[in-house]
Amino acid sequence: MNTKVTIKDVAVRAGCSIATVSRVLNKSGPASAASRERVIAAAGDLGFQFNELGRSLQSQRTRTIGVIVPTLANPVFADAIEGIQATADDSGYQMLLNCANYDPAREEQCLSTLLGKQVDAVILTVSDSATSETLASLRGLELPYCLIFNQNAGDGHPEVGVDNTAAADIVGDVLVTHGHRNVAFVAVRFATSDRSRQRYAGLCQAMTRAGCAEPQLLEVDYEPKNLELALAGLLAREPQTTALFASNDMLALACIRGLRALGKNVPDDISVIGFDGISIGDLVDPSLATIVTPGREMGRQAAEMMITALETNGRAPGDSRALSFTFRPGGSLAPRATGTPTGERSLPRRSTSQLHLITNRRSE
Amino acid sequence: MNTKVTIKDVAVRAGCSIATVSRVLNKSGPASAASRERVIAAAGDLGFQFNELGRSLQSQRTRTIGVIVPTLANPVFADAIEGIQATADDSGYQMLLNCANYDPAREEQCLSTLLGKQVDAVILTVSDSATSETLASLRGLELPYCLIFNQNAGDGHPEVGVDNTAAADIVGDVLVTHGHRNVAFVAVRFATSDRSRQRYAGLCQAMTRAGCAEPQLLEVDYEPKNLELALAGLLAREPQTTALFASNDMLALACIRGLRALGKNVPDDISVIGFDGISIGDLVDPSLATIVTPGREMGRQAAEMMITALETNGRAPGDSRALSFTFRPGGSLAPRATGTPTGERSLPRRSTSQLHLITNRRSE
DNA sequence: TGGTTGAGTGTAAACGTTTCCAGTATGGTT
DNA sequence: AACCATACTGGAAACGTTTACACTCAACCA
Repeated sequence: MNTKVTIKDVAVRAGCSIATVSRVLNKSGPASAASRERVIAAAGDLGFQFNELGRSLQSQRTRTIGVIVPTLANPVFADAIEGIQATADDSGYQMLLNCANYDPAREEQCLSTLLGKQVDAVILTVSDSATSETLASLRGLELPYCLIFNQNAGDGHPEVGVDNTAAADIVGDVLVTHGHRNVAFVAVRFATSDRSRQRYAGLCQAMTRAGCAEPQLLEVDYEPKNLELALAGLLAREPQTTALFASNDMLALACIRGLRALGKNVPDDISVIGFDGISIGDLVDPSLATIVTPGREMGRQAAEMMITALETNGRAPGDSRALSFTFRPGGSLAPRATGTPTGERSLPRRSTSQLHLITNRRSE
Repeated sequence: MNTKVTIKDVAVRAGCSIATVSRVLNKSGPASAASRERVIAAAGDLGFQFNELGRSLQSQRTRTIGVIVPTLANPVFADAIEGIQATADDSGYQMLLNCANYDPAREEQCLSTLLGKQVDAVILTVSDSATSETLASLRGLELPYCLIFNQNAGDGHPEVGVDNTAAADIVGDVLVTHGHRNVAFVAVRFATSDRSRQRYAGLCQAMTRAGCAEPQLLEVDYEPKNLELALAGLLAREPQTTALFASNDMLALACIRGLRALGKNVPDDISVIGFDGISIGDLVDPSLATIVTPGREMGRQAAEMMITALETNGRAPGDSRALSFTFRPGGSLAPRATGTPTGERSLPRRSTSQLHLITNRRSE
């Protein structure tokens, strides 16, 4: 129905030139009341809709923001995407989405496709911001762009994120406060995620500051059997371990399940803390102690930043924004069970959830 | 760097016409070895990349698939999106994503934007397929489109999905087999989700067939306090209720949490079954008994269907595909606790997870 | 040798817009 | 009566491509 009807068809039906149609429909120039009326009627009758390809080609802007994220499987990215989508939408922008699957080569390829489609701006999360070719080429373009989730990417890239190191440092403090002195950091894709590494660094910093042993590093994958084996190995090698810090919430939940399969109780035998603050963490039992990061808000702010850069045409100065995060206590964290032998249940530890929130200062 | 360099710039540098450049770079026509070489060198030096706007305008195809889903917050949609993305990507297609937030008006608006951008096909999930204006207008277009998640949308719309009614019927059977005769269906957005209604219908069908009471219908929202109140109300009104069937997994998890807050134990006091089969359901304790639907696969197949329709140019006959689903047992479902008073723990019910899988026949 | 082939090439039209520019009225001044 | 704004309008160029068509030139064949 509305397909194939162009401005030319409207012009014919309205008995005027395409220039007039354009002026009327865009309110971009003078038109007599009579033509205005005829044009609007004709457009209505025909179900005319602008072909944005022609418009974009001419105007040199597509009102489209390209987005590259590692995956949608982790709800934290889905949150951010929704934030971008909603904000973009409010300003009449569209979103072109690509998942790069934690693969730098795919990241580059995604960027290239997005550029081919002439997106007006790019919002992205890369595996490793320090070595990212994608990021490097983005810097050379005149195109507004912005990292999300990555932080302290270096080179002054515009970014909207939380300070992973500081957040993990707080996790370390919390663990120490709860009496944990032998902890392990569990990560997927440690080698290819700068965020993972920053979190490990923050944890190490806090633990060594407190005079504890350097946390163990355990790299795993999501495959339940493998994860279970890895955890069993860790507990055999380092039996004094009383707490796990997982590089993200999904992994934390998987660890809790794996520990359960090994006959370990969380938090009585071992505590677990996650990172991200996905909403599901609050639904499960034990609820997940974690760092809550504002995923949706990050998307929102990144999109906002891109759009203002585009609308004001003022080159967005790399005005990165560090968003605040929160430590959310949860049933998966308990004080170190001093002397309670594995297998015996200690008293209910619900008291843990009364722990006061620890929030970093809002940088702004 | 690569920005602003057009085929014309390449032509100048290679000392030939743009037609030759196009022919060389697209391998779409003859060219002497010498020009071929010069063109490729020039393109490389300049970092040339095709402007897809010009290409699409001329070729009348954008290699872009528009997608409309209600939300990304439910992982089942995120799965499908990933499936679409991956498949599209393999064939050189892009994805333009919109979230309509369960709002039919937004659905229409999203479609209109997608059409403006000249997408080659549309994949979508609508709130209510029977009354959807969006779907109606799509039918009138010559554009390939396909529903996902919606099934039996009527009017012979192409669709890739599972039979919600049949799946819910199986849930009913399972509940009956476990001795539950008084169950309730808990839904969000019952009025605006045909899938919710189909699931309720399937449950009713199985329960009444077994001579049980018509299941209670409880419409709720995700707000924890509200949900808790609604559940408390239900249990007060219908104290004989021994099982809940939630319209989706996220809601099922929220219900379990709400019940816990009310001092009820799942599954000892009351059983809970979900729908979707999101992976998190398998991580939590108790694990979630649910219908597993192949979200990613639905996305994959829908994308595949669209792409073949486009490539073969053969109008895709409304060849809908009904995908198979599985009932996954889980710790959230136990036989009706006959006589066990609330509060006292009955024996561990781990045996439940030994229940054999119930699968529907794979259609196709 | 004249004709036919065929490979290689460039010109120009087309895709759907926006917008500059130059027209044509119309009306209001001098 | 001649003038000049002013309001409206249409032609045409431009955005970056693809591709039909026409052209040139060499090689081949009768």
